[in-house]
Amino acid sequence: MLDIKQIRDNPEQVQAKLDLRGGGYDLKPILELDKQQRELEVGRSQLQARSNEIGKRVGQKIKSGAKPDDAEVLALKEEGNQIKAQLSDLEPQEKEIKEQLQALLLTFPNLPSDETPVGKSEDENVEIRRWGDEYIPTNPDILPHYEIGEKLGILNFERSVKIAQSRFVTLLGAGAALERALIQFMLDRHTQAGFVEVLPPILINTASLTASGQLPKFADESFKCDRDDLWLTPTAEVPITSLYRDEILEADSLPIYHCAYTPCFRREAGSYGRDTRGLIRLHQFNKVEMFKFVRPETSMDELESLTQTAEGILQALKLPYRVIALCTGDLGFASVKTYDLEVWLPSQGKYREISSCSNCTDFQARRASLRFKEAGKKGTQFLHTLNGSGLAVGRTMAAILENYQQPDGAIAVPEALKPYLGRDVL
RNA sequence: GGAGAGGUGGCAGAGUGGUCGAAUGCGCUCGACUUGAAAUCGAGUGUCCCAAAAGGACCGUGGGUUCGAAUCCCACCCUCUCCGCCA
Repeated sequence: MLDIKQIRDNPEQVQAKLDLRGGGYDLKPILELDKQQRELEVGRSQLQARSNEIGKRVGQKIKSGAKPDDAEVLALKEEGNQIKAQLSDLEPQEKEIKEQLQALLLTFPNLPSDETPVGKSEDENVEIRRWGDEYIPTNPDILPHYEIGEKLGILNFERSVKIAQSRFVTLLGAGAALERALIQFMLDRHTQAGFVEVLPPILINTASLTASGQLPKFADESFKCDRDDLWLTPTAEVPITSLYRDEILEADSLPIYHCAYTPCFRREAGSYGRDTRGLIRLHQFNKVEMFKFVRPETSMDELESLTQTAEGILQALKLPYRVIALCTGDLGFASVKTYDLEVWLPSQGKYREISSCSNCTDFQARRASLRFKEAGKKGTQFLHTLNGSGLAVGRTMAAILENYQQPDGAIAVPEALKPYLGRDVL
């Protein structure tokens, strides 16, 4: 959530940043509601002050022996009743305005950082660096991962339709083992890098989805359990953001690093024709996520190191990739700056997203009321949150099935995974 | 799913109509004493809105009664315990 004070004090500046995203965000209704709300508040709190005063006076009179039907007491009561009548008119108005303002604020995205390249769409994202060109396979006959996977009997899409529907996969034998090995490998790397593993609930409530920014705008993207206030998590980012929701943390406890393996569930509404085959776009997939709660002044540096940690996984697996900076038009709702990692997929002849690392600054912290307190100092501050995939497991598997494909159709096991799988070849 | 208990500040826990944003204890901060520490004693110590003062809001949430509600009434949510079912 944006800071209403910032909007109030620098409306043009904030509007200019929003315009960089596109999407036609207009601050005027917010400014108008804010103005109304503050005017109503002034009137209301003055009345309330007088009402409190009267309450006190009546109490004093009665304590000091006045009868409840004493003329003076009756007059005060009468005034109290009048104020109450006025308040019962003002209060609902103010409440209504406040709710409208809040609801509107929740639909506004975070402001892009000055470091984020300006652009309208993903076409204007900027490549920052590439790694692992030497590992790009030269064999021209590489089968798509879903074909080789089905041939080896380790992936099955057709039968998954029977169990669920399209965009689901069942892993069998070495496929299941590889997925599990990847998860274990990634978590081991992250915990060694200082991330504390969490295994959170994956059914999560509306408040949690609102806190991280998925709601109210992107309800269509998540699966909902209709009878309960529970949704299937679209990413571990959501439960982890709410891990410390409504808490005031000690400054000493920061930074807090967490990593988590969870299945992720996405409805993929509006992507009907895209990536219909294979592991790239499924309703259910596994992901290992990294998450940081940090002091505000460190968050940009933390984003760099978060990205490097994610890159470390790809490097350890010797998978060729590139890092791109998302432009303002392609930036996620909660983020001010995002690096995507894209892995090389030989069958498609292009790089595909496998991780997304974002600095959400105080945007989620505001929604989730995540604050910290400096020992000895007065007041509290919102902390900053960052999240990054480390990595999307299914897409990693796809990349391995293609980049490690041998001319005879076998899949070599990446050196780093051999201890986890106990075999050299799939 | 059935029955019961309960939701108050960082924690424990009092408060059942007025001067209560809230006793007390613990914790924490500062100070005194001490060579230092412990113990002891003294002072302080919630969050939010408002530029700030003044003022206002907050005792699970939302309504109601009243001049006045943490306290009374209604509805809802959540947590805990027991029983049932279950991995």
